[in-house]
Formats: sequence, structure tokens, C-alpha cells
Amino acid sequence: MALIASLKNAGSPVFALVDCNNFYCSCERVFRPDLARRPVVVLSNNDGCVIARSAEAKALGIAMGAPYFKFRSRLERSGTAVFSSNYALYGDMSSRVMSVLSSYTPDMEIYSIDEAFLRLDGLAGRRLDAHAQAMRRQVRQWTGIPVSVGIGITKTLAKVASRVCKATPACDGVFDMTRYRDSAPAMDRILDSVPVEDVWGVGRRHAARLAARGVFSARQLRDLPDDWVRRHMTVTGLHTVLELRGIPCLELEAAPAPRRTIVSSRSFGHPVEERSDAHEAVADYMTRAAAKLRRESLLAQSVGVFVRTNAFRQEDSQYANFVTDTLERPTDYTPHLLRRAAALLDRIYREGFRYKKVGVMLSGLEPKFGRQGNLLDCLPGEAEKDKARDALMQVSDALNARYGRGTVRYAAGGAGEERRWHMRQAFRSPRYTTTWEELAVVG
DNA sequence: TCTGGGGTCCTAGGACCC
DNA sequence: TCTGGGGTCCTAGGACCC
Repeated sequence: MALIASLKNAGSPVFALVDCNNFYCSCERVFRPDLARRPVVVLSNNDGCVIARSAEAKALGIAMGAPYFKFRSRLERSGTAVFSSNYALYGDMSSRVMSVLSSYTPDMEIYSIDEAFLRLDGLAGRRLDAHAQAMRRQVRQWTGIPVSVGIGITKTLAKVASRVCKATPACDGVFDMTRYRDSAPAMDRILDSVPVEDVWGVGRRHAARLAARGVFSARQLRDLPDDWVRRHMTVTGLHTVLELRGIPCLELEAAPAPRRTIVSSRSFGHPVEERSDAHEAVADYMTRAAAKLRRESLLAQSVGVFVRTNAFRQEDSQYANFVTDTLERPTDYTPHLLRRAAALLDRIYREGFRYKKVGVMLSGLEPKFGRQGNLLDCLPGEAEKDKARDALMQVSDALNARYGRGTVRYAAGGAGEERRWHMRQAFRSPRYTTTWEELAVVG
């Protein structure tokens, strides 16, 4: 029987989506086993919104993206453990999970911090199920993170399977939709149970338009005429529909596409009304962005700066703006980028507003090594200056890597304690896995 | 007093060139 | 003096993702 099932699948792709359950909450729980049965939530930057909820927190009716201040008392009354987000911890836990997964297949795409697509071609039936269960067990055992696995003959169907899996405890963490590929009634039943807005690629806007046309389930979406979909949802939407029909349109992307932009921005902990505060923040974000640029061996051709007031405060007058500027030659040298960003901020900063957020963007990215030369590079002395600049950046990056970010920084970014604009982060857990000093807190 | 951050892709329309 | 079409590149806006 298993052999027949295997033969059936021969030659057609099998996609598995491995998804960490409530990932950020699960990361916090790994180091706090006492929270195993307590509701847990993790907040966005600035402790603004709830961005991860444990199953218990979901049961309390805490919605994804719920503003923390509105739910604070409910969370306190229910004894919910609340954490600020701790990306150093989540990023490190993520790479541990991914490294376990990668031992199960040569074809894997890390899709996000908590999800990976795997090709498991050639497996079917009981063998496929056993393989997926083994993966789950090993991830759990080696990292402490619970995952679920959805399996289908396209990426979109694997996503559907993963959703069904999480909604159905009887699945025991694995749902294999390839079992039903040849049974139209079974496929219909499964897709009928999935609300159209839960389909990968269908967001709020499309869901509203689909509802207006009487389309509420994944099955109804699958059965729409191609030309309507093409017209209202572009080719991207058409790919989604074809994939729901079992026609693969999306490949596994083993190597990440080259990055096109780097954005760094934060909301302020308090409204900013001083130009100097805005300048400090822009300098701080640009310093981070430039460090990321160098970490990835890229140069930026363009610099952008944006500012925004708080749109939620209707009583405040509103203002938002964004400017970009092209550099004479691409660079990764922080002082040059800082100077340019400061000039851009001055171009769009208006007095008399309460600013909520500023940010910087680097674009026109290109690889630092092996790029096409620029006439300006050939000016006398320029090569030596570049060398000195690179050396300076290498030293400061190394010091910051060794002794912590901010060990070497620019006066323009503000001097520590006076950073009034800094975001709130009241409930951050220790960086257990990446910072020795903070590990000591556990003992 | 309080509502995140960082990305990608697609399309339409305008500028420009031949 | 008047008139054409097609290709390419760029940008802004809208949609989506986690």
C-alpha cells in the first residue's frame, strides 16, 4: 500500500511547510519552563502591540496586533506573562531550528524566522508521515521548540495543510494533504473549511473584494475564473489560485534573493518635538543600517529619510514625508552616510509637530566586491582614503561585535542616558543564548 | 499615555529615446 | 509644419508577507 502511494507521488513535488508554534512565546518558554501552562504574550518594539500569543493567550481572546495598553488589565488579571521582543534570542533559536531541519533534506528554503519550506519528493504515505514526525521530535528535543508540519503538492497547499494541522489537535502536529490529491470530494471538504482570508497571498483588501463577490472559502477562490482573478488580483493572485488547484507555480528558493533595501526605523517612546532628538535618532538608525550593509558586504547608492507624526492621535496635526538622495559613488562608510542623512532630515523636518517615528533607508544596493569601477575611484589618493575608511569601519565593527553594540559609536547618535526618544522595552528577557553576561541571570 | 518593523512584488503612467 | 509607434527605464502606489 505504501509502495503504491510512493509510486503515485513519483515525479511530482512534495512541499512541507515547517512552522514553529507561537514562535516567540515558545522561545521565552524554553528558558522559563515555569511558564509552560501560563498564558504568554510577546510585544512588538516599543511594547506597542501583541505580536505573539501562546495558545492560552489566544483562548483569552487576545487578538494578534492588539494594542498592549488596551489589554493590559485583562492580561494582568489572567496572570499572563508579558515579554518585550528579544530578537537576539529569537534569531539565535531560529538558526538552531533551521539547522536541525536542514539535516532532513538537501532542498530547503528558510522562508521566515519561524518557517521553512522543505522538498520531500519521493516520500509518500506512511513513510512521509514518519519522516515528518521524526523531524518534529528532533527539533523539539534539540531546541525545545514545538513545530507543526503541513504537506502538499504546492507551497500554497502546504500552507493550507499547516493551517489545518494547527487547528486540528488530532493531527498530532503533521497534516499531509498529498494523501487526498486524487480525491476531489476530500480536497473540496478541506478547502471549504479554510476561510479565504487565511489563504497565503490573500490579505485584507483582496478578502473584502472576494467577499463582495460571494467568495468566502479557499475552495470558492480555487474555482474562480482565471480572467477575473488575473484582472483583480494580478498574476500573483492567479498563481495562488493555480496552486490551490495543485499546479505548482512557486519554486523553492534555496538561495535568498539579493537584498534591495535596508530600512532602519523605530517608533519613539515619547513624542519628539525637538529637532536635535530627531537628528540623534536618525543618526542612531543610520549607524545600524550601515553596520548591516557592511555585515552583508554591500554598498548603498541611495539614502532616504522619512518622518511621521502619530496618525492615531487625531487631535494632533499630521505630517509625513520621505526624501531620497543619490550619492556620487556607492559607499558603506558610516560618517558619509550620517552626513547625508542629517542633510535629508533637515530638508523634511518641520517645526511644530509631535513626531512619532523617523527612519532611514538604504537602496541601490550592490555587492562591495567585484563591482564595476567608478571613474571617481581613480582620482589620485582616493584608493588610499578608501582603504583607511574601510580599516576604521572594520575596527569599530569588531569592537562592537566583541563588546556589544554601541561600544564605539558616533556622537551624533546621542550620548546614552539623554536619549529621551528611545523606545520602551520594559519586559525584555535575557539574551540567554548570545550574551554570556545575561546567561548568568538564569543561575 | 500608550497602536511594530522590515521586507517583496506588480502595475500604471510618465519621461525619454529612436 | 505636422505627425507615429514602440521600447526601456523609473517612480509611486497598492497589495502582500512574517
